[in-house]
This record gives sequence, structure tokens and C-alpha cells, in this order.
Amino acid sequence: MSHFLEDLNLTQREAAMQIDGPVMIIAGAGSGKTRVLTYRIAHILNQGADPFQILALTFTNKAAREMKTRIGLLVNESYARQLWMGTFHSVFARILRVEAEKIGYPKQFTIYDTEDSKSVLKTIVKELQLDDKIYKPSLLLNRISDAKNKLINATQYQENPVHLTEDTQSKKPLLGQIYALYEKRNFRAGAMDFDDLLFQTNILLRDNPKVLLKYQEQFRYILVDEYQDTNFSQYLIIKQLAARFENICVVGDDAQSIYAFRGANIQNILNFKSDYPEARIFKLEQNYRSTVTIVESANAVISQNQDQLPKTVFTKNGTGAPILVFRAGSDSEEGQRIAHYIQDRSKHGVALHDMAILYRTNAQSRAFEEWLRRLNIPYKIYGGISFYQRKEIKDVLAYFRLCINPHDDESLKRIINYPARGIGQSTLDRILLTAAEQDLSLWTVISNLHDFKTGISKGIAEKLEAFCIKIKSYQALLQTQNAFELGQHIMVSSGIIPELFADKTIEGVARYENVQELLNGLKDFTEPQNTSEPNETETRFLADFVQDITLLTGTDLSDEKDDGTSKVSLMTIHAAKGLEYEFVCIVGMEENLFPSQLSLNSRSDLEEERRLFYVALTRAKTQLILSYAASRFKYGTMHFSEPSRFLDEIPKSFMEMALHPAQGNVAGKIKTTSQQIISNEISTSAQKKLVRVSAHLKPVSGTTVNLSFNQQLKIGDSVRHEKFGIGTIMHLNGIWPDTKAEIAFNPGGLKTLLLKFARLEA
DNA sequence: TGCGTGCTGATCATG
DNA sequence: TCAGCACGCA
Repeated sequence: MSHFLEDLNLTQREAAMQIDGPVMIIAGAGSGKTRVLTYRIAHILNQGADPFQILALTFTNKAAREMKTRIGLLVNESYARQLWMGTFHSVFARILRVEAEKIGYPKQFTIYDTEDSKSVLKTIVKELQLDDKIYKPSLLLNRISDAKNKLINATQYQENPVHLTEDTQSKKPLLGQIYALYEKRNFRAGAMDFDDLLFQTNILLRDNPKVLLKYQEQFRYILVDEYQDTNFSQYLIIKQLAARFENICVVGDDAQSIYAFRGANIQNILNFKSDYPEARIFKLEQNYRSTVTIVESANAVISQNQDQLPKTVFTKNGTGAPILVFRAGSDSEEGQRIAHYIQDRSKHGVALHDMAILYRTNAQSRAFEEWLRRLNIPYKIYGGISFYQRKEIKDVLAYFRLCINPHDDESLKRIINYPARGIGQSTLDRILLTAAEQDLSLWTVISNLHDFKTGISKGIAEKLEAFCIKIKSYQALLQTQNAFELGQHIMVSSGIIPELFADKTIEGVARYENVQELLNGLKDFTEPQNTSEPNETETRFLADFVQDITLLTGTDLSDEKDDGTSKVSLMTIHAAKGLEYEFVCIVGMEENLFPSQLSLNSRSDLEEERRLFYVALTRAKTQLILSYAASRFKYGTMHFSEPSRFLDEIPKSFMEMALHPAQGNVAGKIKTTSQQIISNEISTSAQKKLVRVSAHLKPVSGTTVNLSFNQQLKIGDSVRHEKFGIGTIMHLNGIWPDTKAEIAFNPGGLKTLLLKFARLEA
């Protein structure tokens, strides 16, 4: 037995040692799942398996990296590096690169990200002259993605009348045709979207028995993490690959299934036993992470769900502190209170990196960012848009991509007139039209322009030719120059770097810096400083750099820039999956936000929200804060909200209502410029004070009884307006006589009125 | 052709 | 609120 297995408890050890035959591990939150997986892999290696015989699929790149590091510590690093470990998308992209030609794709196929995919759809909708208000690219993509994840291709989609009926009901009868065109265009462009990476892997394995056999033989041991989040397409890949040896180990927790919205099928985990009747099942139920308060609260919440595998998560840890519940009047006040609380905890010795703020939607981060910045508390936002999705980065990458795969229409469209070279929309439209008519890529059209009747003038034809020559000159260097040399050459000679350098606005400078950052990344890639593999002297080319860059996500690169200071983490709950913190603030605990309004229609959607809440709760080790706001800005207008139903699902004995903190020095933080403007961000309490103070200081001018009454108004007061009726004052901005009030009238909604003119009565 | 402006409609989570 | 867009002008 491998000596390190002694670190595990009995069930964990059994699960790690059972390396032959199908195994399912149901791992409750905080039960040491990653530990079992890493030890299991290390154990398999110790039993003499080669690392390349092990296929380990994780949900995120980060999880794969962490696991590799930990395995490296248990066995040895070079072994860990040779494992086939990564996300479904990255592992199968790697296999598809090798086998692409067997399914008719070029080896250097492009991976389209969501933005590219939507753009393809947009072009198709425009070509078909359909209304893009009805045929919205994002909806179309969702529908196509659903189909692909169920392995339904465009032909099958069109042949099944059920789809047509559904699409007709949603006023999109042509969806099938659009799907077919989308498939065709992507294929012609030598491009795969995210779902294709799985779909085409299925096709590859289905149609090429020899290839299937090769990988079945190679992957003697298969492990799948987060099995509850796999979709049908992923499920079938695994099933096929595992068919030879059936040494398959899946790990998951049905209670943490939070990706049904994008096709994850919880049935995969529920049906494992019928797929592999001789499967051994292990349940990890002891939670090592959290206090009794947290574990029991989470259990109470999840018990409200009907669909679940029976299990009892327990802990031997102490009771711990009660869950604190914060109520705030507004979203801004919520930010203020949480930020102050974090500041207070930090002063009492809790490290900032041990604290996290979790929210349902990315848009909620703003109030917290503002207040953390105001209190000089360092923070770090995870997720959001990835470095590689920034416009300026995508522009550069489009040049790279086009050189490597000239039929990549999306890249070509991006850069054909960037930097501006006088090739405008009407020219592009002519090219698009010709390409569609002849069923050719844009590149084929513009590089053989004289073969087509496009109606493009001679002058513009010359510009197009110059563009082609430029791209061809880059292509000629793909095999001779290394990634950094060629990348730099392209960035400079294409005119991108000069153009960005010339822009001295704040955003322009940031864009320039980002492109420089990309260049640094290229340099690191070309000359790896990692000396652990000294014999790796192969030249790294641009194609190697570009190939799977699309698969990196927001969190994957941002770690690099970390300066080492302790920071509070801000992220969505989805992004927090798999992480843990001492202190966790779950914010925005309101009806229609969490649970989301869109989840209220069906029980299964609501149950997914509840599982999401379960995930959020179980991130905390010692202390949980839950907060909600009575009102919140949404799309620029104020909305009132009720506390979330989930709050009621936690036993009262575990919760404590936090008192409103002393509000002493808030006013001191207000800017004292000569023209004192009260900004929106200042808490309502501070506003109340200031408005009252200013009302006393300023002499009443142009007095009527009505005006002086208006001067005395404060937030929360109820007033009557002769036209709008009765309303409540929500916000006051500016100093008399320029004070504006936002008043919520019922009915009538929110109005902003200048108080000196508004005829208000008590 | 390229830009500033004002309107509109949207957003739940992600590889 | 904010981004994406259709418009109108130089």
C-alpha cells in the first residue's frame, strides 16, 4: 500500500485503493473529494501504471492544475505533467488536433468562442433577411448548443417535427435551417465551437473504430470529477472510452449540481449503477471543512429538495459562530455594511484572503467594489471577462488565427479593416454575399477577387490585395519564426501597436498595456523559464500558442498578475464551486435575485437554485454572513425586494440578526468641495443627515409654505403629489435649491423631481 | 467612409 | 446602468 494513503479515513482510503472496475464516489461538500482523487491517481502510478494511461477530467483548468501540483508532490513532477488531465474541452481538443483529418477538419482548426459563434449566427440571420429581434443570436446559440449536447445534428434536428413545433411556437420556425447553415459555415471555416469539441469527439469515436480502440487501450484508468455536471455528449465519450477496461471512477455530489441550465444531466450520476451494475459505490459523508452550524444549515436547506441521493453529511468540528444576517436599505448600503464588516474582521486579525463575497450575478459586484475601494481594502474579482476576450486582444489574436487558418471568417471580418485601411461595410457586404453564393470562405473570395463579379471598385480591390499580401507574408513566417518573433512582427507591422500607442486616453493606455501583456505572455511561452525540463529545446511556434487559447477562462490567467498581497475574493457562486474560505458573505439574499426570477417557473429550476445556495453555504469554514437589501437598482431604476425564501429554510437557532453598526463617522468621508454634491453612493443615513443639515444652513429663498416643507423632507418620508399621488422618497441628491428627489409612486413608479418645483404635501 | 449622438433593450449562472 | 445600434453629418 502506498504510504501516503494513511492520511485518509477509512472510506476515503477504500475509494482511493479500489482502482479496478467501475467506482462511483458520492462526495458531500468538504468531504475531501480532491484529496481522494489525487491520492487515487498517485496510488495508480505507484502500482506501476504509466501516467499517459490515466485520463482525468476536471471541470475547470484550475482544478486540473491544482490536482497536478498535488500529485506532483505525492509522486514526482514529471509524472504529474504527463497525465492526461484537464477539462473535457481541453483534453478532447488535444485529441481532435491529432485526429482532425479523419473527420474532415484541418489540423489547425480554429476554436470559436461564444462571441464568434454569435457573430456567425448574426451573419446568417442577416443573410436570410430575418428579424434579428426575434432571431436573437444568443437564443439561437442556446438552442443549437442544447441540440449538440444531446448529439442532435442539424439534419436530425430538421427531421424531427417536435423541434419545428417548438420553434414555431417560439416564432422561430427557421431555426433548423439556421442550425444547418451554422454547421456548414463553421465547417467551411475549419472552426469548431465549444460544443463541437465534444460533439465531434463523439463523431470521431463513433465513425473510427480504430481510433476508438487506440484511446480505449491508452486510457486504462479514467477518472471524472464533478460527474453530476456532465451532459449527454460528455457522458457518451466517457462511456465509449471506458468500455474496454471499465476502470472508471466518477466523483460527484448530486447536491452540488448547478449546471443543468447548460445541459448537465443529473441523471448521469443517478444512473451510474444501471450503466455499471457491478459498480462499487462509496459515500464520503464526513465534512472536514465547516462548523456544525454551517453543515447543519446547509443540510436543512438541501433537504427541501425532492430530487436527491440519500446521504447524511456530518462533521466532528465544533459548533462555531452563528450565521449573521445583515439587512440593508439599498444595494449600496449592503456594499457599505459588508465592506465595513470585512474591515472590522481584518482589524481583528482575519486575513483578507480568507474572506470572500459571493453573489448570484456578476452585476452585483459593483457596490462591493466601490466600498472596498473606498475603505482601501484590497480585493480581487474572479470571472468576468477573460483577458483573451478583451477587444484589443481578440483583434491581435484574429491576425494570428487568420494566418494559421485563413478560412476563419470571423477573424477575417474582425481585422479586414482594422486598423482602418478603407475597406468599409459595403465592401464587406459584397464579399459576404459572394462568399455565401459561391459557398466559399471570405479568404477564398478576397484572394481570388478577379474570379468573381463582386462589383468592388478597382481602388478598393487594390486595398484588398494589399491586405492579402500582408497576411500571406505572415503565413510565410509561421514555420520559421518562433511565436514571440512572429507575434511581435505582426503586432507592429499590422499597425495595431502604433495605433494603440497613439491613443493617450486612459482606456487607450490600458489597451496598449494589455497588448504589451500579451506580448509578454508570448515571450514566456516561447522561452519557458521553467527549467525543470532542460532538454526541451524545441522551437515554439505561433500556432502552438494560439491553438487552445480560447479555452482559457477569466480565472486562468489573472493569477499571474498577483502581487502577493492578501485580498478579499469576489465572485459568483458558480465560480466559487470547489473553493473554500474561512469567512463567506453571501449577498443579495432576495426573492427574484436569489432564487432568480427565472427559476420560479418550475420546481426543478428552483431546486437548482437551492443547490446553488447549498454550494454557497458550504464554501465557508468558520463564519457565514448572509445579507439582503430592501431596494436595489436594476437597469437604472429602483426595485423593491423581499428577503429570500432561502433565509427561512435555515433553522432560526443557527442565525442571528446583525445590529446596524454605529454610523458615527460616515459623514466624514464625504467630499467637501465648494459645491457639495451628495453622490448616490453615500449611504441613506448619511444623506438624511446632510439634507437636514443643509436645510438648516441655507436660508429659505423664495419662500412659500410648500417650499420650506420640501426642504425638510428626508428619505423614507411619504408625500403626496397632485398628479402622481402618494409616494415614498427613495433618494435625495444635491443641495437646496437644487435638491432632486427620487420618489417611488404607487402606481406610477419611480420619478425624479426637483424639489423646489414639485408641489408636495405631507 | 468614419464618427458622434441618442435610443433601446437586456442579462442568471459558463467552458 | 450600459452596451450595441441605427441614424445623421463631415
